Amino acid sequence: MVNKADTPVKIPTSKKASNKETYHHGNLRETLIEASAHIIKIQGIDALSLRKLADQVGVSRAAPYHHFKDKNALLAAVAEQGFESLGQLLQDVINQKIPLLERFKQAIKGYLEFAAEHPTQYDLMFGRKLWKSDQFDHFQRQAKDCFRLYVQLFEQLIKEGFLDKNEDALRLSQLLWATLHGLTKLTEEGLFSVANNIEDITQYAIERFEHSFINNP
Amino acid sequence: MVNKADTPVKIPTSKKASNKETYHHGNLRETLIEASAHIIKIQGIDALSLRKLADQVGVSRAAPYHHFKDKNALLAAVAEQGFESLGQLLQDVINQKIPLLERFKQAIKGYLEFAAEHPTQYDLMFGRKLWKSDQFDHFQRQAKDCFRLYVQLFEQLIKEGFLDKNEDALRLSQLLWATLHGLTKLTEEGLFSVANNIEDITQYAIERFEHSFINNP
DNA sequence: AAGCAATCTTTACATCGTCAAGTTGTAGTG
DNA sequence: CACTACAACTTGACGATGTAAAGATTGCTT
Repeated sequence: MVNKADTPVKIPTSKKASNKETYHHGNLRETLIEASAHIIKIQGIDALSLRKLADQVGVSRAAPYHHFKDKNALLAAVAEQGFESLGQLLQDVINQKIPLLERFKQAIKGYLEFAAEHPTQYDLMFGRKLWKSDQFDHFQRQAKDCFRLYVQLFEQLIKEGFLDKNEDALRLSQLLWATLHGLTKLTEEGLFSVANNIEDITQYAIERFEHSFINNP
Repeated sequence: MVNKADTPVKIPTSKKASNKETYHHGNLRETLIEASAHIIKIQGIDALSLRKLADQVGVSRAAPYHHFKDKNALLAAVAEQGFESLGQLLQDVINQKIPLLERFKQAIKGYLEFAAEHPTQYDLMFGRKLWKSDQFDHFQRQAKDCFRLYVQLFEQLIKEGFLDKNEDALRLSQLLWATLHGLTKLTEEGLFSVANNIEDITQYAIERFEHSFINNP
């Protein structure tokens, strides 16, 4: 509904080409990723066409194919960047010097907020067929690193007695992640007609997790 | 991508014009929906092109536009059919004469199994922009009817004392649905490298829900 | 300086969604 | 029954898209 940025659709920074028109762009690959991410954020995934992208960046239509096998590969790169951001965010949360339980809650809140703030990029990170393909190793590793942070969190919760010893950290992580993912997608798509305020839902989810996962202290 | 296969899309026997080649197809609308669902199931969503579809059904490429505003409208119709199936399934589960808690569990199991058995159609039911658009009233109503069944289930659980009186059936439904949705999508996309056996995950999810939602019997 | 590989361009093609205008069958009115 | 209006369908065309092939330009390595 609300455009995240008031910035017009104009694509900025064709930095190198701005002052000097070189045959070789210089760092086309990164420029493509950035421009793609920008377009996707502002106009949505469907609005991204390789031709327009090439135009806006200032290269020919075929140029991107020297850096990405096909459109999907480009999308995977953008998605990978998303997982990097998310991973960094979670890492920061976990490294805070606050009680474990608080870190747990903030890891939940952080995830949901990230997804709410970058809906189109989040869409890209999941939901495309980027996952089953075996040609995106790097992308997948980046994503699983993210997941592992939650597993570690649960392992700590078990170790410190917030959860029973016989609980399965991996399974719990899967379930938690699934819930966060589901909440994100269903909310984003407007399926929750009532109380689709993301903050409320986040708050409720956190309370629920605490109530259902954690032994009372 | 080349071999979309001449797999004969079975054209359902319409009461009229089953074998006869008429200028007017007779019930093109339904035929299109069924053929689309078939193609989507077998070859995936991306393989569905209106032109090929028209070919296989035996009409010209523009014919579908007399029954659907655009491709999205067709997809919405297919998705709606999916929600009908799911709703029927859940309805049947709920109408069974078995203990309430058992119905609850089977409603969970049924959802996950439905999604696992019809992955591409499930993809269609969510994940397309079918939801935010205001032109698919009927589709959305069908879907929300589905959701309401879960709310009713939770209301009963509260009433019969399996849940505290002050629990919020709607919120719980949202959370449950989100979890089921997340499990479905993440599993389907192969994100759970470990133990991605759908039966195991289903079983674990059910146990978890029982443990976390339900007062001890 | 020479050459080779990386990078970029031009051209071309097949496919797709969709519209406009025309054609054919059907239903309903008199 | 004839006629008309409408619904269902067809043909043809347009613009957009992803991407393959082959040629041009540059810069790095030796």
